[in-house]
Parts: sequence; C-alpha cells; structure tokens
Amino acid sequence: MADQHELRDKGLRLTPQRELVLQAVRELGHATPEEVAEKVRATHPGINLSTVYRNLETLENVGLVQHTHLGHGGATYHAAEELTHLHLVCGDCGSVGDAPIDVAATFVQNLADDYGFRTDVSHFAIYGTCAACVK
Amino acid sequence: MADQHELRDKGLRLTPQRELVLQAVRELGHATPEEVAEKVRATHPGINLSTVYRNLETLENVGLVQHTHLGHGGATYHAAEELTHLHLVCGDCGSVGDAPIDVAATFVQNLADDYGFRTDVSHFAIYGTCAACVK
DNA sequence: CTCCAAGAAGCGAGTAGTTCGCAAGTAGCG
DNA sequence: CGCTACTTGCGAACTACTCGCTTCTTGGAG
Repeated sequence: MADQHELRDKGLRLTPQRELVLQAVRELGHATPEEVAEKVRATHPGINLSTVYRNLETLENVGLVQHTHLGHGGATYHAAEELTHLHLVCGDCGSVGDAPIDVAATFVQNLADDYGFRTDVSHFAIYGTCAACVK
Repeated sequence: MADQHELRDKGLRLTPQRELVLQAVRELGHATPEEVAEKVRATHPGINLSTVYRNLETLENVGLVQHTHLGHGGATYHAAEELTHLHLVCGDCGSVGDAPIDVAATFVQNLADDYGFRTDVSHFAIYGTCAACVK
C-alpha cells in the first residue's frame, strides 16, 4: 500500500482523513459521499462530512477518484482504477449493474466520427430496465 | 393547438397553469423546473414553484413530458415528442448538443443481446467533450 | 344555470444534500 | 524545532425539491 506515494506524488498532504477517504472509495466500489463518510467513521469516528466532500473533490482533481451520476441526483464516487465499466441502472428495481466499456466502443466511435464529440461513457449511468425486470 | 384534448384525454383537468407548464416545456426544448417556472411566470406571474413541480410530475406520469439527467444533479424536462435525440453534454463548456438516437442503435442492441438490458438512452445525458472544446 | 365533490393551486414550512467561512490544528520544509 | 500553508472541524447558509394544509376551481350532475 503505497498511498503515501500516490498522494504525495500528486502534491497533496498526507492526512489520515485523506487516506481513509481514498481507501473507503476503493473498498466500496461505488459509493455516495455519505456512504464514504459512514465507512470512514468506522475507523475514525470524528471525521466531518465536509471533510469527506472536500477530499472527494481534491482526489478527483488529481485523478484518483471519479464521480458518476447514477440517477436521483446524487453523485457516486469510485476509484479511478475501476473506470473500466459502464453502469446500467434499472429504473424498475433500482439495481446497478456493470458492463465492460467495450460494448459502447462503436457508439463512442460514431459520436467521434459524426460529431467530433469525445465521449466519457462512464460518467453517466445508462438507464433502462434490467433483464430481471423486463420479464 | 388541441391542448384541451391532450390533457382531457389523459384524464387530467384543464387548468391554465397546467397548460402553461406543458407549453413552456415545449417551447423551451430542454428546461429545468426553475426555467419552466420562469417562463410560465412571464404570462402568469402568480404561479407557484410547487405547482410547476407537481405539474411536471403529473405530465410525466401521463407521458406528455419526460425528464433527463444532464449533470450537476438537476433534472431537465422536455416534451415527449422530442424524445428522439440524445443529449451530448460538454464537460468543458457546459453546452448541450443533440444527436439522433440511431447513433446509439448498435450500442443498445449490444446491451440487449449481451445483458438483456432494455436501454432508455435518452434518460441520461452522454458526457464528454464537444468538438469545439476538443480543439 | 346552479351545485357539489374531487382535484388542483397557493403558500409556507420542512428536508436532503452539499457548500462556505472561519478559527484551530497539523504536515512537512528549512 | 519552528513557521507557514494547507487541512480539518463545525456550524451556518444554500439549493433543489417535497409536503401538508387551506382555499379555489373544474367539470359532471341535477
């Protein structure tokens, strides 16, 4: 675990809160700011919600985490390493499934060719109805 | 303009506010609830924000309008007739472009074939960088 | 045309989620 | 070891939206 390196390398100070936030995001996979805060509080009860928000923002600036819009309005954060899948949100049951990013490859290509638009497919969820609810 | 018919046919009462909200959504193309409220206030100053929210919700239930998530968190509404395009949101300049829904056809097909997921592509915006900002 | 019940509007308070300002604390350089 | 800038904690402020309740209006019935 070379968190020290990662954070220091990005020009950030190494605070326990910062490390915990990053670690929580990594362990949770996807998580809302509140879920991150809750997770962090398990080992560091005194941490403040604003601190979580600020760190999430800071970590996002240096590219270690990223956020996605999964619906309802709240942002969801995940570690940059996991940025290799799409989020399939089911409007019926609310489940969030994953799909490898390549299923969107031609779509992204179309957008690039026809509109010059460089797509970040994983930033927004893909909304629809999952296999279970279609039945 | 047979708004009377549309609304009555859906089993809704015909109130001036309701008509105005629907008309505002149609004229604006995409609009946040507040933009709709502002637009409506141009001709009917006393209208209340809650009324706009409630009508948007009601109109959505009967399928005359639909909402999309364009980012930041706020929902954006548009008339059901315009439900034929994707929203390309530029993360740099914030502009919202449109693209016909067919560019996503194979993508949707892939998702259906491989995951049984029935996609509603227009519900979420497609995020990325527009041609102008890529340069 | 008038009356009535159900639905809708207005309004203010309430809530969730997020941001901000400021004082106190701490990491890391010299 | 000490200083400075970056961070944290905390409470207040905000934004976007929802709710409850009272009053008004629509549209069908008589």
